[in-house]
Amino acid sequence: MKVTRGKGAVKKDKNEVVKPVEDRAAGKRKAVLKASKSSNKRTKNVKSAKKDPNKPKRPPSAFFVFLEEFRKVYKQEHPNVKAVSAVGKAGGEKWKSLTDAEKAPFEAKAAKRKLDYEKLMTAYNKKQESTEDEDEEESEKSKSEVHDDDDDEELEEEDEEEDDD
DNA sequence: AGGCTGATTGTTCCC
DNA sequence: GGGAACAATCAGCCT
Repeated sequence: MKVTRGKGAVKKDKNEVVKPVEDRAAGKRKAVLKASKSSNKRTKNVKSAKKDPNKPKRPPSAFFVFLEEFRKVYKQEHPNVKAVSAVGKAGGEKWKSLTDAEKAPFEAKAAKRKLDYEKLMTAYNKKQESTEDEDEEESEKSKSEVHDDDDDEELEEEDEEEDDD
């Protein structure tokens, strides 16, 4: 079955626009539609389309970092609201309401996550070369790629408190 | 019983 | 350079 099942949740039935947000229409895609499963456009080879065991997930953008915190607050003030879309809309509006200075701490954190993500991607891309040579053999499982965790991975909390200029 | 959907924006990746 | 996809969330609805 396709991921694009006939879910009834989708309101594509009619032009039932909940709220005509002009901004949203600008870059609005037809939902996220997880076509990556079937139509792997990002994947050059169908062969590579297979699952990526160590494919690093993308770090949360500044908006997401803000959203995580926003969700907590939103739920406290709106415990009845369980719709994720509600928080998304509310968060989106609030996000735009924030100024660069307010978004700064969120962007800073997002930047940190990105740096870490780049490292993961480097290792990931590197692995891709290895796997590329190999057909589809998941030899990595045979190999003990279990890197010791003794490294200092707790480098978080490097919060540079933005002092007033 | 499990899996995908929605909605937000940003960021990232592949071609 | 651009376009398309995906990142969290969580209850709800469908297969």
